[in-house]
Amino acid sequence: MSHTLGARQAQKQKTRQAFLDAALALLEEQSLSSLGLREVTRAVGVAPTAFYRHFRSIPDLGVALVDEALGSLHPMVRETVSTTGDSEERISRAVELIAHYVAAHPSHVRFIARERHGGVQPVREAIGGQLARFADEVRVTLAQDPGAAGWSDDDVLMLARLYVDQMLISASLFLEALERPADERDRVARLATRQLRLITIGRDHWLD
Amino acid sequence: MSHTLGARQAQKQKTRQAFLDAALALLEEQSLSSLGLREVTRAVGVAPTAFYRHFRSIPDLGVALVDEALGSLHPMVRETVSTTGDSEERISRAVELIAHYVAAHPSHVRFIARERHGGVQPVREAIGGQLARFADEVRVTLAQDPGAAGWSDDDVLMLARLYVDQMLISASLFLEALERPADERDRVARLATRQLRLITIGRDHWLD
DNA sequence: AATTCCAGAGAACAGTTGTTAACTGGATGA
DNA sequence: TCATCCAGTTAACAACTGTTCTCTGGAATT
Repeated sequence: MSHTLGARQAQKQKTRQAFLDAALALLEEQSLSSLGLREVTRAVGVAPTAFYRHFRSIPDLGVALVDEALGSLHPMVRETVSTTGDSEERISRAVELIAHYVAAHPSHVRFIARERHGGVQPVREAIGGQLARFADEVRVTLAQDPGAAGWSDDDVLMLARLYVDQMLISASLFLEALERPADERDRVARLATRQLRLITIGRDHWLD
Repeated sequence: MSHTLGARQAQKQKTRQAFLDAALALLEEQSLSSLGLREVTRAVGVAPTAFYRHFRSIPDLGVALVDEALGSLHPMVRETVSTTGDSEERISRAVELIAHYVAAHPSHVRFIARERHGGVQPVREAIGGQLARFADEVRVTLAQDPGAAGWSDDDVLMLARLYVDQMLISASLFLEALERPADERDRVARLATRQLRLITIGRDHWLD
């Protein structure tokens, strides 16, 4: 088992994290395809060549950022969508999860929204892969719900994708509302709630 | 009235269009915030300084591209969403509109998807403004529909935004499917159709 | 026919970029 | 204790960037 790392490895991970943090901060106001290697090392306070000790390239760093941003979110999503509670309760759980995550990690959310369709292929693919995982996790959870009786597998996945996409749209709206008066955030929360509610109503009558 | 332009103005507009075309082609594989002025002029085949005769800056060119990509789409959307035909008919009209537009102007669609959350503020704002216009146009059309009786204005706008966002998601999926076997495009079309159908079912039972 | 206008060219500027190679010095393991 | 390792440094490279000022030659105006 991996016990406590030597002082050597510990320092390396610390520097690596500094790279990720600095890059994320710089990406608040530009996109990954314009982020320079020297720009990042300058922000960290190390020599340009130190970069290569941690990442092969800027796209490589971007992929690491995708994991940092979305990797820890899977258990939270599974728990939030789980079948405990009625649908209205699950909707408000979901909206609150998004609101809190955006408030706690705004620059990660911005990064994902920006690079999902951004100019760097490996990063687009990493994000696409993570979102597909989310959709599949939601699909599995939905399939366990008694309301999914009589649904085709394909339709359950269709619904799961709809939910996931809706989450992302709401996250992006919360992000825009972050640097604005608090009542703006409430409006976004109410909008997101009603949209999820409408989708859920459509789900309830899908088999009519 | 603006009659036929002199040979002078005509040539200028031609060069301007060459800038827009070249930029759009370059933006297939990078994002606007990394697009260089010299890169564009090199692709057009003119001196770097010629750029300033047409645009103040690269973001300025980006805003022009937003208008080119979305400006002509408003009448089409209005016609497609209009209240003629039953809802199933309107859904297939909408899906076909998107499929055709993506097939006819793939790089414009890619540009919008990429820069909607991209690193260049004026361009983000221009896209946001156009999307808000679409949502409002859909809202007005929906409000005319008898099915909207008893709906609050806010809820109609909520639904309109849901439709517009859904259009964009579908457009992005069509784009990914473009360079793939034809049956992939059919799958996207069927997915988009079913998602719109589910939303419409939710709409029909909203007031229950 | 003479004058004004202006899209585009040309040259030069100080800064920036990614990548290479060879190095230093403290932690690591024998 | 001594040899090895390796995160980070230093120096140098050719190539590129946006922006300035000055100039040119054909179209537009008088």
